[in-house]
Amino acid sequence: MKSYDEYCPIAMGAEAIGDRWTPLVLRELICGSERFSEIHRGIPRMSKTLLVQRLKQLERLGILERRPGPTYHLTPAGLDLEGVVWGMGLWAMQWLFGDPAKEHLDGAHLIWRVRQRIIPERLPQRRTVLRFDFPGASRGKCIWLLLDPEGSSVCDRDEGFDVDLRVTADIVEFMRVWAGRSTWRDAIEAGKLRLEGPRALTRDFPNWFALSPFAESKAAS
Amino acid sequence: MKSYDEYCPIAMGAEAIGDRWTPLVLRELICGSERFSEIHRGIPRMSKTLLVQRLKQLERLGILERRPGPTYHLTPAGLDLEGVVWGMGLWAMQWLFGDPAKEHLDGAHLIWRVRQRIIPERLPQRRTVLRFDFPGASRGKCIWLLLDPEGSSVCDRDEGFDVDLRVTADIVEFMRVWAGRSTWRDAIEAGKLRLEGPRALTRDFPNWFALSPFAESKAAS
DNA sequence: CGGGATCCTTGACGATACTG
DNA sequence: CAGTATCGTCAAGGATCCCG
Repeated sequence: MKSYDEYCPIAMGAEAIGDRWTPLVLRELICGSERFSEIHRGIPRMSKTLLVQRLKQLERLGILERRPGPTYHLTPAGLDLEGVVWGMGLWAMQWLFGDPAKEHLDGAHLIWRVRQRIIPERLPQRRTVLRFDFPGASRGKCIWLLLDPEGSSVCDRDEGFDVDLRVTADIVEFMRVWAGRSTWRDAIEAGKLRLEGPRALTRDFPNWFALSPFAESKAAS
Repeated sequence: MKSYDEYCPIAMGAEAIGDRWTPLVLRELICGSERFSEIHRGIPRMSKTLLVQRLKQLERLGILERRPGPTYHLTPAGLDLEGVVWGMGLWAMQWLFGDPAKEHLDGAHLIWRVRQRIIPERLPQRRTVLRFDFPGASRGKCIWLLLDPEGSSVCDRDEGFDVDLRVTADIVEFMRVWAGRSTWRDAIEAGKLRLEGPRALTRDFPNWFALSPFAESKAAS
C-alpha cells in the first residue's frame, strides 16, 4: 500500500497504524501478549504471514521492540498509542456496538479472551478444570479452560482431565455478559447459563476474571 | 475488504474508520469542508470514485449525513470521532513528524490548506491578490490566492488579476512554519521567505490565517 | 515455536469516459 | 458540479509447505 504523500500528522498516523489488522495487533500488545503465538491466538483469523509483516513494520516505526525469546514489547511511542486505540474502541462501543452476530460466535476465541482477563490471586489454590459448552456457537462449541494460579490455558480438545466445573451457556448471552450488556445473574435466571459443580466453584466463578475492558462504558443500541 | 468478524469494539471501530483514505476524509469534514469538490481538493491524490465510495460508507454508518445541495455534514457520531482522528494526529506529531520530504512539496495543496485556515475578519476590506512562488516545489510552483472577506479562492493559473502581494519562498521552510517548526520571522531573516508589496500587506500577512491545527503541539524529531 | 519462501487468487484501486 | 459506469492493473494477503 502506497503512501498518502501528505505532510499531515493525521495522514502519517493513519499510515502507521491504519493498515488492516494493525489496530488489533496493538490491542493484543496493549492487553499484555508478548509472544508471537500468544498474539496470534488473540487474532485467529489473521494469517501468520501477515502478522509477521505487521510486527516488522511496527518495529521499524519504533512502536514495538523485539527482544530475545522472542518477545514483543511496546516502546514509549507504542504505549502512547493506547489512548488512540482505546479511543476507537470507546467510540465504537458508544455508536456501533450491539449484540453479537452469528459470525462472532466463536467459543474458543471467547474463552481465550476470558483467560486474558483472569485475576490469578482470585483463582482456587489448586488446579481447576472448566468445561464450557456453547451449543449455539458457530465454532468452538466445546472448550476446556485449565485454571492455575501459576498459569492458565485454553484448549479445544478433551485432554483427559477431570472436569471440576461445567458451564453450559447460550453463547450470545455469555458474550453479552462479557461485553457488559447483561449480567451473570440475569443470564442464570433467564436459564441461559448453567453452572454445574461444587457450590464453592459455582459461587466464585464470576470473580475469577474481569469482564471485557469496555464492559463499563455505555453502549447505545 | 472483509470484516474482522470479531465481537470487539476496537475491531468495529477499525472497520468503520480504518479503511484507506477514510481518516483523511474525516479530517476534511472536521475542518469544515461540506461540498464534494471541496473535500476532494483537500485530498487531491484520492480518486473521485473512491471518495464517493467512502462518503457512502460513512453515511451508511451514521457518521455523516448527506443533505441537498449536495453537502455533507457530520452527525453527532461523526463529531464524536474528532477526538479519535485528532488523537492519531497528535500521536504522529509527537513520534513521527519531521520536516517535509520531496513528495510533500505541493504548493497548490499547501495554499489550499492555508485558505482553509483564513480568518475572514482579519483580511483586508477589499479583494487582495497574492501570488506564491515556490521554486523548490515538486508540484504547484506558482499559485494564486484571492483573498476576499466574502470568500477566498485558490487557483494555479494566472487569471489576469493584478497581484497585490508577491510571496517567494522555499517551500520546505514555508511548510515548516505552517507546521509550527519554524516562524515567519526566522524564515524571513534566513532569506527563505520574501514578501513584496505594500507595507500594510507585508506587515499583516501573518495575521490573515492560523497555522496548521497541530502547530502548537510539540514535535519530537 | 517462530517464522521464511512460494504460489495464486481476489478485489481494491486508478484512469478514463460519460451523464443529468 | 457531482457523480456513474467500465475496464484493466497490481499488490495485498490467504494457503501451503518448509525450516532451524
